[in-house]
Amino acid sequence: MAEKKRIDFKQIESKWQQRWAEDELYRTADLPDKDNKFYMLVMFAYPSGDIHMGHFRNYIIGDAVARQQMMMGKNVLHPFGWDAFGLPAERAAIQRGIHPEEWTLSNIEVSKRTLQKVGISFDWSREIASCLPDYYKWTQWMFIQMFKRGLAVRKKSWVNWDPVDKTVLANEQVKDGFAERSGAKVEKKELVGWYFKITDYADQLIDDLDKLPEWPDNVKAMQREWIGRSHGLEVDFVIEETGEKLPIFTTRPDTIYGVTYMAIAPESDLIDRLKLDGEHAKMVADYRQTALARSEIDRAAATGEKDGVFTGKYAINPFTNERVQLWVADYVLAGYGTGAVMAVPAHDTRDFAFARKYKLPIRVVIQSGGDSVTDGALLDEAFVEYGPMMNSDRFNGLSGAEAIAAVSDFAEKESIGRKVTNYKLKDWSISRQRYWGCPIPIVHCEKCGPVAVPDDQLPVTLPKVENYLPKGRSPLADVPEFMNVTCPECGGKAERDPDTMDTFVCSSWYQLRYVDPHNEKEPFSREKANAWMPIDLYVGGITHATGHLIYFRFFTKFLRDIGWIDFDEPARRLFNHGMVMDAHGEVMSKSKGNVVSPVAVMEERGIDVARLAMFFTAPSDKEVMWSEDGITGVEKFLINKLLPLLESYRSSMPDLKQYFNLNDLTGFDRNIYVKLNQTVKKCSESFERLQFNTAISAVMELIRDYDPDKISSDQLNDSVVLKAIQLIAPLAPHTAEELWSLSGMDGSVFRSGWPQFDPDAIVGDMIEIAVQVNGKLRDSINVPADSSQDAVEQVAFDSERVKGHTDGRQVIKKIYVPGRLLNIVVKG
RNA sequence: GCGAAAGUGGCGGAAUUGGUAGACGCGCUGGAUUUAGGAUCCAGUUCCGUGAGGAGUGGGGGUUCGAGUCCCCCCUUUCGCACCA
Repeated sequence: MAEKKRIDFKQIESKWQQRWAEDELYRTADLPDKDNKFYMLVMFAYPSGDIHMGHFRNYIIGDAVARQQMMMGKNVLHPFGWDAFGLPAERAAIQRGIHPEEWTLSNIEVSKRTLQKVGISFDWSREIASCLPDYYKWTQWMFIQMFKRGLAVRKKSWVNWDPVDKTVLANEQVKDGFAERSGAKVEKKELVGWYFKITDYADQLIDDLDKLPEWPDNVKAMQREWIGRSHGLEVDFVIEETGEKLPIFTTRPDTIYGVTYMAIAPESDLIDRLKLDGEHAKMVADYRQTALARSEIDRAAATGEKDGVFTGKYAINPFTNERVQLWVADYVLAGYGTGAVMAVPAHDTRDFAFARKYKLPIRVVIQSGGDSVTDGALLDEAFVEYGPMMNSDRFNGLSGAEAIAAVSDFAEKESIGRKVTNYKLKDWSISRQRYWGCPIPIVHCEKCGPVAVPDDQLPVTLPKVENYLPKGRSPLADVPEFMNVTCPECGGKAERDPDTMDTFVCSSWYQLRYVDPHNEKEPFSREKANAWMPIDLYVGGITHATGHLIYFRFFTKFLRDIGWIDFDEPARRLFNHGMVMDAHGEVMSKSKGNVVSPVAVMEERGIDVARLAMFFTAPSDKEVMWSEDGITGVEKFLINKLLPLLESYRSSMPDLKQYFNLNDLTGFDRNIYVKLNQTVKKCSESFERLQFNTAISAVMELIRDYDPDKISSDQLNDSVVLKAIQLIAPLAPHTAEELWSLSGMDGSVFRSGWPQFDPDAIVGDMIEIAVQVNGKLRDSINVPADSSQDAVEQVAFDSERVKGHTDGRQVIKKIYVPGRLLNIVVKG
């Protein structure tokens, strides 16, 4: 009975994992040689207790790169840790009565054990967890640095309120008006909380994107869009009755003569100062109430009807001294610009719709070209493009950028306006009214106001509490022992800030803690940070494009400004891996019941098979549809091709750093040597692009062509075998290490060096040249690699198939691409 | 609506800078071996055509000796932002 080859994967896996741990293969030097370091980082992970396919893919990509860099002789930093604060722990506490800390730490244990079984080359001696006091002490320190420089501010503001989790959310945590985590419809609420003034860095955050050539364009585009910088003019309109200034922001100063009404956001406190009376007062009050009750999503619905109400008051356009009606309208956003707009119905689609609905005047001030409509009443839609100004006094005829500049300059000269830049980006709201987070290290004193907790009293540790049920205020507020303190400044009675920080604060600086994870005196050593940073390759999902990836750039710039680091971008290269879907292209989720566990696959087929299958299915940045079919090919390759390689090994102990002399090789030896070098070249390029699928296919081809019976040189035979093992090692580390060890080579394959190709041996003796006639392929000829163009042409013109297309016709031109093709251009 | 990316065999996907489209793998077909095989090996496999040959990278134009690759228009899909004045 023919026996199926059975490989004891588990034995090989555990043997090498143990050996690697004992030999501290992944242990990193404290201070690397700055020119020879590689910081490989995968994104901070929430310890949910299980490892799914997405994690698996993320980590094996990082692992392959880390191992290859290690082979290339780099000092590799490849750490891992846990983004361990957050709501799931609190939910578990509420539902099952387990303390969030206990729940989190036990999840970390489980996740860590699983990851260790996967054989990822993390340096576990640098593991960190953001929920532990030795870490969050420094998160608090970061907060205080911000506070001291006026970048952490407390203010009352309209916030996104999650009515399910009963906490504030950052804009980045709201998707289409719904809370990303809980799924609840987000409400608007006015609340006091802490903000990081990330808007102070808006320009740098946009401009420095140009310093990141190795970041994907889509991420950079998303960040630009998110920050949303726009240049324009702020114009001071005046409220007729009170004389109060009513500044508005516009990017279209060239339409200022077309203003026919003005509109204020319902949230604006300006309304309170209008001294409304009678009927208008009541209507406006009613309107504000209903508008504010509407959720963001209802208000933002692009198709939704715009509505509003007239205040009974008028504003004066400083350019024309004309009085226009002042409205309250919910299409005006309180949080952008000044919360009020000038309305130009003829040249803005929203204003047009609004004016039509409420029968407000429409005045054309921009010519739309040709026989343009100049009567607003006859317009079908707003003309929003640039064109020559008309009905605009001294500015008539100017258009586009020139017009905008002229109007803006005039406004500045007359002191009725100023050029300003506005951003969509808002200050980062970081207060959370929840328990399981990093306490805000601030004490509120009646006399001194908010005071930072002195450094020597950090960390402010989380107290134990009885009840985590969300009630809309932090559970810490109900712990008097925690809350009641004396003011560090005046010694008087004071209270702690009861809120905890957004977990994105914790993950904004973790990459720096890894360089010095056990430092008790500082968040990290500057020397180590400057040596290891920036991250050379940062791998994670695209989901963080406008959240974490902006925050951690912001922190980096801030720390540079206060002198802690000397670089201004945290990651040189960013790579977003594609999602893992099920075989039908559906997102894997527990509710759909289509989750395939990488652990189950590894248990059944072995870790290296699971890894190769994931790598081989698609390039790393593409979405993958995981199916059993994808495993078949690589499993056969590993079992039937890779593992038996040593059967033909001849123990000649070749020096792998030494090239052969191509001229000394003949016949098959020569061919396979060329193939070997082509493979090395192709693999190296594939690794650089993180396209491991093509690296695997290159090694498959090499082994397909490899035929030990035809190789005469023992050293060459063994070089092919050993280099194939080296090339596949970052992708299938356990198998490769096993083979390497069985070959009798010294030490770990991961210390053996990455193969270099012999530049003299990537072209074979005979090359195939494509012969085209008028650009169409007619024949393919084999010629010696060193053939001259004349020699190639001679063979080409001898070809019957070529003759059939050239005979009797005049050759006009011959294009020869050396080593590739000959194109004969004929006429007639 | 705005912005970005992508459309290649039955399928996953190859093809740095324009230079033999379909590497590698799955699947399928035929054969070998075998008591048998869901094992292994060999051969074939873009489509049309018996063939010579022709067509072919979402569709249509263009640049070029030559286009999957560059330019223009259109279609489709995915993602992001969505009243940002």
